[in-house]
Amino acid sequence: MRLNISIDKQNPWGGFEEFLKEKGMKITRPREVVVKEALAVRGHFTADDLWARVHKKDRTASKATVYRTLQLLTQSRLIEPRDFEQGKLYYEQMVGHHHHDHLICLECGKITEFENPAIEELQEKVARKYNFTIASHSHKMYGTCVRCRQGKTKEKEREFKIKF
Amino acid sequence: MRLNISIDKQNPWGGFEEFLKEKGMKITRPREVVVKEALAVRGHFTADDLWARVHKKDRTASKATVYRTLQLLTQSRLIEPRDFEQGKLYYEQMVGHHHHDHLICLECGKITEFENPAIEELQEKVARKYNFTIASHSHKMYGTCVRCRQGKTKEKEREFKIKF
DNA sequence: TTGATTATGAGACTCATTCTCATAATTCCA
DNA sequence: TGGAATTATGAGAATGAGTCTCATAATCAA
Repeated sequence: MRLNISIDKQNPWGGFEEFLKEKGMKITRPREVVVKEALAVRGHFTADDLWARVHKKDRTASKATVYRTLQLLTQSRLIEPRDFEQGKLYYEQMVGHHHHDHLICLECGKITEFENPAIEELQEKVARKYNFTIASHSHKMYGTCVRCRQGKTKEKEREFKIKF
Repeated sequence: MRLNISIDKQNPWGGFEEFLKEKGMKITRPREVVVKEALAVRGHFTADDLWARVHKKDRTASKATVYRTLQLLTQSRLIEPRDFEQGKLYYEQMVGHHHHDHLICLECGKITEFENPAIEELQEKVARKYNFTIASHSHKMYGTCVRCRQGKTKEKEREFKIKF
C-alpha cells in the first residue's frame, strides 16, 4: 500500500522539520519559505526558479539560503536533483511520488517520465554482481520525441535545446 | 564480429579526418594534437586534463580549441561525455570500445563499468511505448563499493568525493 | 598563388554555484 | 525566562567550467 502524503494543508514541511531536528539543525523562517515553495512546485525547477518564488514571499531571502536548503532537501530525499545537461541542476519534488527515470528530447527538451520495475530488478542484479550497494540511480535516454520526429513541434513549445 | 581499431600507429585520428571532411571542416595542426591526445588517454578525462596534455606538445594550444574539438569528437562519436556530478564533464575515448554504463561509489569516486544487454532491450521497449527514438543514454548507479563498505579504502585511493 | 572559407589564440565574459564573514535568529538549559 | 552557545542568515565576493569575440592565421579548392 502506498502512502500518499498531501503537502498543502496537513504536512506543509513534508517531514523536513524532523529531519532538521535529527541533524541538530534549526527550524527557521527562511527555511520554512524555501521548503514550502519547493514542495509546492509541480514538475522540474532550478535553484533560480525557486529563488524567484521564494523572493516573492520574502524580499530579503537570499540565494545562498535557497542553495543551502536545496542541499538539505536533497539529503532528506524530499526532492531529487535532475541533471539534464543544461549547465544547471533541476530539481523535482518527491513527496508522495515514485522515483522515475526520463526520456529527454534533444530537439525540444520535452521530458517524459517512465518507470520500469524489470529494469530496476536487473539493476539490482548488476549491483549484486559487483558487490555494490545502490543508494540512488539515474537513467536517462536522449533522443527524439514523436512530435519532433513528425515535425509537429512549434517553436514556442521548446523547453530548451540540448547541445549535442 | 567486432572490429578493434587500434589507435596508435595505423589510425591515429580514429577516422576523425573523414568526419571533418564530410562536414566541410579543415584538418589542422591544433586539431591533430587534440585528437591524438584525446584518443591516447585511458579512462576518464576532463577538458582541463586534456588541455594539460595538449599543452605539453604544443605550448601555444588554447583551451578554446580543446573545448571546440571536444565537441566535434563527441559529435563524431569518438568520445562520449560522462557527467559524474562534479561540476565538470568527463570524457571517455570510445574507439574500439563498447558503450557501457557506470556504478559510481559515493565515498571514493571509484567508477566501475557495466554492460547489460537485457537492460538495453528493456530500454528499447520503453522507448517504443512512448514512440521515442533513442540516440544515446546514460545509466548511472550511485552507492557504495565493496572496499568502502568494508572500510578498506585508503585516503590516497579516493578519486573524488560526491557531494551527496 | 590566390582568394574564399574556416580555424585559431588570447582573453574577456557568463552564469551557476559556493564561500566568507559580520550579524541575527534559534535553542538549550540553568 | 534570560542569556550563552550554537547554528543560520544575507550580501556580495569568489570560483571555475565553459563560451564567445574578434583580429589574425591557416587551410584548401581551383
